[in-house]
Amino acid sequence: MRMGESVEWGLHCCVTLGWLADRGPVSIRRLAAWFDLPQEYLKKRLQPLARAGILGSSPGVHGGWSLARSPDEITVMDVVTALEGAVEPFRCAEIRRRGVGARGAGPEFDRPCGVTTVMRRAELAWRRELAAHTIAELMASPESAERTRRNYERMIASVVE
Amino acid sequence: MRMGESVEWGLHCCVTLGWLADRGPVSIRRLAAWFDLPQEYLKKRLQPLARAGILGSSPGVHGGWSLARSPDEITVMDVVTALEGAVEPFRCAEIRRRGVGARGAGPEFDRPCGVTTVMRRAELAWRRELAAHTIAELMASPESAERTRRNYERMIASVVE
DNA sequence: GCGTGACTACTCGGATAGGCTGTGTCCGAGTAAGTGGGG
DNA sequence: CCCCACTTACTCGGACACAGCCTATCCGAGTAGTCACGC
Repeated sequence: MRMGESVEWGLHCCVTLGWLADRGPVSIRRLAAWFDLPQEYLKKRLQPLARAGILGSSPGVHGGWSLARSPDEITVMDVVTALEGAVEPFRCAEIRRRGVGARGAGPEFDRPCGVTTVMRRAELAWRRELAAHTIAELMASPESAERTRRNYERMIASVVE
Repeated sequence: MRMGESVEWGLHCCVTLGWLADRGPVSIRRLAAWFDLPQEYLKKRLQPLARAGILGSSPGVHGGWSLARSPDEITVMDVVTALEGAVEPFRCAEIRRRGVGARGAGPEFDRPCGVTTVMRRAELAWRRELAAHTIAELMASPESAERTRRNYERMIASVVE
């Protein structure tokens, strides 16, 4: 059980775009070079973030990607949900209702089974933790922000890449 | 992101085997019929539980599966870990160290990045919740236990199946 | 009565196959800014 | 001087290929009870 690698991509892209917000939109080409990621696939994975209203993209010659709302209004949960869909680590197939064991079922089948309940609670704890942290918090490293801006200038300056 | 279906199987099997503990071991054939599951595959998925010391299996004509320790000493986390391996929903690929963005990296790369930290905390909350509940708790439904024992008797009595 | 061997009903572990999902690539279409030529 | 067409650098969305994991099945080997046979 593991979530896709693109969740890490999405979060780091959000943080970086937050740091570079005043530089205008960042093209997918530069973003891919920034993290050394496959450009075409990264583009594909950012699109759901745009649909979710987290990132915005503008076409045209000076177009690119940027945050669509304030970093403190984007939770980590938002990004995960946008990228992984309606996350449900444990999906109950209700096997208790099947086979011989289900015969003579009482009203207990109207309530969710204990297994499901425990899994749901764990899932909720996980979700709550993710919803408690925002992109703004992840941006809170002055050195990293500074270095990012410096590197970005250098990247733009160099004709190659 | 989703965990395998066999986690549900494993947990329900543990609970049922707990209820039927005084009936001796239950053969994989009966267990599969109980939940209407594919017998061969269920067998394969129970084996890791045996290796983890959660279930025990005895060969021979009256052999079968049973709990290897007391139900209140088996946490839901134990079962999940045994079936899914060392669970790590979020695996950090350290993309921040790659590409142009990593140039001029300071000592901040010695510490795990913010993204990883948040994901780890969420993961921990999830794990803690799973570790807080045992098979014994899941067994705590007298009606279900009673119905299970009745159905099991009937199942043994009927020659077919 | 008792030992021995065959039979039966189980488990264990490896080999193999199909399907789904995440990863990755490619291509045509659309859009906005810059550029250059003609009125 | 201004308008329009062209080029350029982007994004959008769909189609497609590949790999890894989960699900599922099959088979040979091992083990423990049971049973019958012969001494």
